[in-house]
Amino acid sequence: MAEDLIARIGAALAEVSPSDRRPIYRRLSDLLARELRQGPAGTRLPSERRLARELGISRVTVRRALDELSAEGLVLRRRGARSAAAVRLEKRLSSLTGFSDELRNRGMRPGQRWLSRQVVLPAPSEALALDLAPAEKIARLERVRLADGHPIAIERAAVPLAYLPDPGLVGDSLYAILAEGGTPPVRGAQRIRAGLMSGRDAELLDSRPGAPLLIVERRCFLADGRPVEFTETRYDGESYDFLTELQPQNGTYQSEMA
Amino acid sequence: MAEDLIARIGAALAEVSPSDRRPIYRRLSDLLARELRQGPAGTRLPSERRLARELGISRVTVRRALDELSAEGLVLRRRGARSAAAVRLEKRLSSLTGFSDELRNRGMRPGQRWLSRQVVLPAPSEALALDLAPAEKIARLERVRLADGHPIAIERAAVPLAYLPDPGLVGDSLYAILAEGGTPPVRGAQRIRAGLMSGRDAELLDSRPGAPLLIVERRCFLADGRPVEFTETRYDGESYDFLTELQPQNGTYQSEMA
DNA sequence: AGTCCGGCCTGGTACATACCAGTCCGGCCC
DNA sequence: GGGCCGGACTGGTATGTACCAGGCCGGACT
Repeated sequence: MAEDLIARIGAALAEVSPSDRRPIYRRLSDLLARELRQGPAGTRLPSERRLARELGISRVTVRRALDELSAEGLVLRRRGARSAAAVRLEKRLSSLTGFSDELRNRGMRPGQRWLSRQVVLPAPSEALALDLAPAEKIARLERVRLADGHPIAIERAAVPLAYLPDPGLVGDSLYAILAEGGTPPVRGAQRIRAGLMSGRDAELLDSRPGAPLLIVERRCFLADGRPVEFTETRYDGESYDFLTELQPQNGTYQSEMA
Repeated sequence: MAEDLIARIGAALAEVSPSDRRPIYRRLSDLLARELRQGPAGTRLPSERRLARELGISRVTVRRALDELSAEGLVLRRRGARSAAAVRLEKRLSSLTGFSDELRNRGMRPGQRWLSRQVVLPAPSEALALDLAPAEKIARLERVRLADGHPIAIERAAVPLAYLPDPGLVGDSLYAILAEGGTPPVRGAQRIRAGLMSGRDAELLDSRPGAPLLIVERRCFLADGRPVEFTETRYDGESYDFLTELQPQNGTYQSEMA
């Protein structure tokens, strides 16, 4: 068991490509993550000292890799006992994978249908969210998100024109365009609430007025704190949900039931 | 500025109480967190080397503290430039504060009304979620959560009897009881979806049938992976929402719009 | 005044060492 | 067989050092 794992990881570490800029600890944590995902929960890892010795790296570097895995919830660590594969949990809501990747993870085919991509005056909520000067225009992108050809969400994104002068340029990914323009979002915040479908919602989502909605408002920021995007997404509540994991904090479990 | 900050932190580190079991890095990160929360976003911290020198600790320890702050989204770090206070974001959904604390943060008074606390046979979903043997009973706790005296959520928790032999013992906090019994949950997962109120929901929540609900299912685990709790909470969708932040990962921003 | 470059400062990675707190397991005793 | 204890092993904390990649700022030059 442990011999096989160490041999596989050692071989993978030894044949790293020159274009791979990941530090050792990142490479090790990625390799260990793959192993952990393929094995049963509860599997014990080799000790830190053994990994360090047999892989020819420092124990501190091994610990750094395990710190990453622990932060991602993939290992459970306890002083005096070897680290073990954690019970496997779903992806964290706070680090949502791309919408398309998320659907693929669920075995579905992603798609989209553009409703509009235009330069407009902002709605009051958009102006407020984006800290806009009076009469400042925005790029607004509206589309229906599909899963296996079925509509599951209506998405409306607003971006200041300074960052997206031509909304027509956006293909699949707004973020790719923003990154190319040198203004990648680095942080964001979301509000999740429940609502009921309007007539328009129902029409676009092939549902009925009054059906449940999950409404997500998202605001994203540049590295210097300026808001770069404000998006509202209305998910068909009968077709979609969010999964998230709960992390211990400061050795104490924080919970709704405190 | 930096002199004041270093003096305050140095003084606080020097007068630590013997009962304080936190390691140095944790103490430093807690102290820095408090400073960062009280100052404007964008404020620059002293360099790692200066903090280490003037506080009389190792730079590696300083880095460890800053790693924690970075993971919590309180600082932005960039090679070659001093770390800065990040734009302040709301609490992470993945580390929900206690329900009561959350309400207090919103300036509301928390409360509750017990519907039942009893030993029962589990519903199929509960049996599945808790990996129960056939005919194994559970403790089930059902209550309405109040904010300023108004009902906002219906909560139904199921716990295997092995961990909670007497549900009547639960006052405000199920988790406190579990911790006292030596079986504290250390991890969990949640599913968030939208729904519509039933007649019973509407009656308990002073609303109307068909009104929107935010439904949260939570499953929590012991350190060894055994499930210890399965809870469904039905929030009045017109009174409550979730706030969450988005984190960069691996230097690349993950997003729904990828 | 504007631009460029070099030096210094900054954060990031990796290594090594020492020591402490906790866990596990085998051996011994009842 | 069961319980206890000690030793070996484990993870956790803290320190120090070396070096690299990137950013900032002041001085020189145009």
